[in-house]
Amino acid sequence: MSYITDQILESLREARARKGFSQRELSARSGVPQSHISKIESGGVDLRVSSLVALARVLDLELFVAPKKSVPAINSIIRSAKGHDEDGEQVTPAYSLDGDADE
Amino acid sequence: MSYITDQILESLREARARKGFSQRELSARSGVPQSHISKIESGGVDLRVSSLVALARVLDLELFVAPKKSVPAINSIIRSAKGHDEDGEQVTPAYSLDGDADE
DNA sequence: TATTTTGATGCGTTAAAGCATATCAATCTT
DNA sequence: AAGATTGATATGCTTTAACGCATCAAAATA
Repeated sequence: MSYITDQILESLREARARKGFSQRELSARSGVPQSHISKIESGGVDLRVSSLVALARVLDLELFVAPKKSVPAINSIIRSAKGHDEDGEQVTPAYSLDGDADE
Repeated sequence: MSYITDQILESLREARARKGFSQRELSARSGVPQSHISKIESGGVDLRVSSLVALARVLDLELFVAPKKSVPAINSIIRSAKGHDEDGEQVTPAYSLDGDADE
């Protein structure tokens, strides 16, 4: 099935959707090829950490490790952060951007 | 230099040290070859998520993706969890175990 | 010293990364 | 309506680097 954690995969998919990015746009911003993003979101890829970090960064997410015992507390924080639609999620529309990738 | 996040790399090194595992022992428990662990901790490897998850699991760590804005709160949780030396970190000694890896 | 245990290195294999292209669904255009 | 065009995701293929094996040298132990 999927090599990647469900929590992570879900977060990636959901964050991209919330930002209204297409795979191509996320690709342009992160430097990760669109073809990869497709494979990654399909779940059948054991991606490398650098790819994950690159995607996360663009999606305003951060990757980290935490002690198992503090997982519940962390989850509740994440959950509550989700509810608060604090500031706009929708970023600058789409426009034609291309080519460039790396930060 | 290192592809992996400093936070993650540090956590891995520190967790292994705290448990008193050698690279070989961590290898036996996680299924990740010792040679990899060496390369990973040296920091010059862009490892795959599955490897990271396997290592984290054995070290009682969990891999996460969280919204950037909730990072400070999460860090404070992790910090406080560290202080509480709740139960023993030092696990069952060493012994010779091998083979097994995946969950 | 010999032995054991540690972390590092070399190298072949395999799958991710990256490129181009295909497919598919809407929306214009004639 | 058919055909073209645009924007989305998926698929094939080549290249590259992680993986995993064996092996190594150094440090600790007896």
